[in-house]
Amino acid sequence: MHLAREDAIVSAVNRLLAEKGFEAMTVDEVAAEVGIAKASLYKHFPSKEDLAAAAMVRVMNRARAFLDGLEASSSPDDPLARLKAVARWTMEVQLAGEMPSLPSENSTLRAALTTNKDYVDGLMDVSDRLGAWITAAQANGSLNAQLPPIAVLYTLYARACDPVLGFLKGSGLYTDEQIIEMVLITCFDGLKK
Amino acid sequence: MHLAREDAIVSAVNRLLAEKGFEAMTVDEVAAEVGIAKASLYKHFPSKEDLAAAAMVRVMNRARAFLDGLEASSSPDDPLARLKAVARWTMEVQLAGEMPSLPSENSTLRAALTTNKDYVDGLMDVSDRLGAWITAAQANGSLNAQLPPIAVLYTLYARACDPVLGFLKGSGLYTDEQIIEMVLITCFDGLKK
DNA sequence: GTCTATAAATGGATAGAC
DNA sequence: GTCTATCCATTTATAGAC
Repeated sequence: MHLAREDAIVSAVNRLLAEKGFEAMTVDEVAAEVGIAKASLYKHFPSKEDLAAAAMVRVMNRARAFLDGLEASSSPDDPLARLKAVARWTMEVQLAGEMPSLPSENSTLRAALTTNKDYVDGLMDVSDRLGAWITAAQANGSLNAQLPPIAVLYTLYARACDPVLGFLKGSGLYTDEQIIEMVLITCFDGLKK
Repeated sequence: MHLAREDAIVSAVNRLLAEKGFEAMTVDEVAAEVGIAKASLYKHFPSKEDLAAAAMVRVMNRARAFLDGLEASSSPDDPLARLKAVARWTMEVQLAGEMPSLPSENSTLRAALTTNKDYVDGLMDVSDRLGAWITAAQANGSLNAQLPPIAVLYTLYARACDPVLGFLKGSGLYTDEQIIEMVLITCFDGLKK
């Protein structure tokens, strides 16, 4: 079926983007992982950039769905808890090998993403919702109010692709859960005592 | 002169590694930036990996020289201040466009670096010295002693290439000094109030 | 829509003259 | 050691049969 096939393609792209990034990922690899011919890929997506953009949009939509669930299941009176839950979720996704590494500033993927309405709209939506929680958490005194909200927002985005998770995983000393706990502590409580 | 020329090559490689990473950097670009023919590059360095490794070694040596200066000019009684100074320095280097972005797990550069004695020795030296400061800071109660020292070490390494600096710089809202102050606060004091 | 085969371009590396 | 010219593998993308 058409949609199932496209979903398999996007899943493979998502995994490869997480593993090696856009530049190092080749369309041949994608085709091999999906188990179809490369020419068939191009019947579904017109370019490598569109292929990658589809994967980025899907991750963004997963994030939005997660925010939906949080809004439904958690109290608006504790915005800090929500922000922590989001940070935890992004780390779980990264440790599962499903968080695409972000493209460098001048990547062709960057240009494709900035003109992709689905992606830009999704990013705006996530930023708006997180931004509201950030200002709420600053207002109720649970989050450092001296930091500009945009600095907090960018910090959370950066933690989603923090290489420290991979470093610690590579050490083989800790479980995924222990790694997440440590990084959450450094993120929200800092390194200081 | 030979050494001056090689230094110019390594500087160009360093800048390009910081700007776009190892995979996206091409040897043609390096040659163009230095202003010599590509074949001439290969008289100095046998491969693209060796070219990049030379730049990584130079950055590592800059870091070691900075640690030397810190040991000479600061008090061993305040190891936390030393760690903060190191973090600040790495951020300054990054904002200056001189911090190479780290190669992905399975990059050919990774393999080249692990067999490069100069690089491995330099990394060991830096890790040992930072490790001593970390345990000292935990012992004197200024650093969270619940975090394993290796987690703190990796966190400091990760902050050296933290994309949040580029995000905030791209916003155009803050000076480099303000950006560094904010990221230092989030790193050592955390996001919480 | 899937395939095989191939085009077109790029990029790492080398030959050989000077 | 520098250059021009070239090799050769890889990679993005397409043609055209089924």
